[in-house]
Amino acid sequence: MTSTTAAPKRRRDRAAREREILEAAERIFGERGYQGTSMDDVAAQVGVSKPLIYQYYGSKDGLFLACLARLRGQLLDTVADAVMAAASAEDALYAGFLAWFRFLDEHPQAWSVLVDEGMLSAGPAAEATDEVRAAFIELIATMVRMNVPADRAADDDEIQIVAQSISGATERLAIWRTRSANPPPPEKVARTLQDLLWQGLHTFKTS
Amino acid sequence: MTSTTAAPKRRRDRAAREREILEAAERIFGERGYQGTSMDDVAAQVGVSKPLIYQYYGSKDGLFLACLARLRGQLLDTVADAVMAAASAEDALYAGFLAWFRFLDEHPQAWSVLVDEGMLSAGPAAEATDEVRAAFIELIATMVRMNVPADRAADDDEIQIVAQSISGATERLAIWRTRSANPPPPEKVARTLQDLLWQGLHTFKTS
DNA sequence: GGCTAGAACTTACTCCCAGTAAGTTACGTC
DNA sequence: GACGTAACTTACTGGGAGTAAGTTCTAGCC
Repeated sequence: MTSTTAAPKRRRDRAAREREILEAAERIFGERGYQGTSMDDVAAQVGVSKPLIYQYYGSKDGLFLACLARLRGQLLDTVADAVMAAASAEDALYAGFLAWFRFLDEHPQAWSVLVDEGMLSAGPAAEATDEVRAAFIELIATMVRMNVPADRAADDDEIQIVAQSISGATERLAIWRTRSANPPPPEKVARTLQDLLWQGLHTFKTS
Repeated sequence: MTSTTAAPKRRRDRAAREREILEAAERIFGERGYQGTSMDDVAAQVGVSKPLIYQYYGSKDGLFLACLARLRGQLLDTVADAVMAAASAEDALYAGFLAWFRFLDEHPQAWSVLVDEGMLSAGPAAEATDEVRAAFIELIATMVRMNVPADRAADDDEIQIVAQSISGATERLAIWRTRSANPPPPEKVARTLQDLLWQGLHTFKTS
């Protein structure tokens, strides 16, 4: 009786199924958060049984991390491109922020997943998460080094402090914007943030 | 057979029991995180049955929030005191940061609980969490207004952006420091952060 | 076409933990 | 001593993560 209309849900090869599962998971995690999503939900959405997902992704954390890694990769690429394309160091700062906030505006469900990473502060998943974040910090640190005048040899601690600060600031701003009724546009946020930081980076103390 | 040594675990009045439960919960949440802690664990630690905790705190989130609120209150008071005691606006910024990082050094398990708040991004607990955070943002916003020159009427969006940025930066720095093998001392972090932000706040763009 | 190997997939569980209903015991008060 | 109530417990339900063991489709060979 599955003859007439509905696609009979044939078997598919592993790669295709994995992709299908990943897309469903991204959507559902994005809508309901990590806690609010059960593996049965995802399985039902894909039209597949739960153990299959376990076979492919190992655990709920594994599935979530797969979503996370993909989205974070996209975001990182977007921001890195914008930074690299900028003409000056000052412009790179603004362009990076702008790309960040625009991406999150355009992929709201992606951001929900990314924010939920706090969920994984315990467990083996935390390491993988930190790796991806470290890539961001590194990008920011590179920008910071571009901004700090050459005659001033900032020590590594200071670079780290600044990079961590910027990472934290952009993350919280992103969260704030999604929760805000009518948040200021990406351009304004990027501009304000750049104004706040540029002077400090530029005229970094020479003690 | 409970006669000789062990205290027979008499009944206690509600207030005392609540305090006892809260202290145990803070410790265990701090050690194992939200996910890693079960209500049975807490109950066993206190030497009491699980339903009693439910009677007093309503839910696991409720218990966690009670820990959170208390710790956050302490932290907020500490920072606010330092800010208010400062002689100048510039000094207030540094003093506030310093108080923040010092408190977290001195109460490491407290910070584990505070960081885990990300855990509560879903559910009714999120609102209560946001309220406490809002108090911080408000404190920072006040400081920001102190720092922005009077002739420059910064609009509310800009104040918010700056306050959110600072809040995010300090939170991420705190997380980074706890995970770092040998993090720079509070004084250095506070100093660097102040250097980064002071110029930007001070010479805020006049467009 | 028929046969077979292995990949894709499912049924039917277990265990753990948040949360609860209903009952029991200690303690202050008259 | 008896009564009322607050402190507390036993013994459960429900739901979701994770799994053992089995079943069906399909590609590739003869």
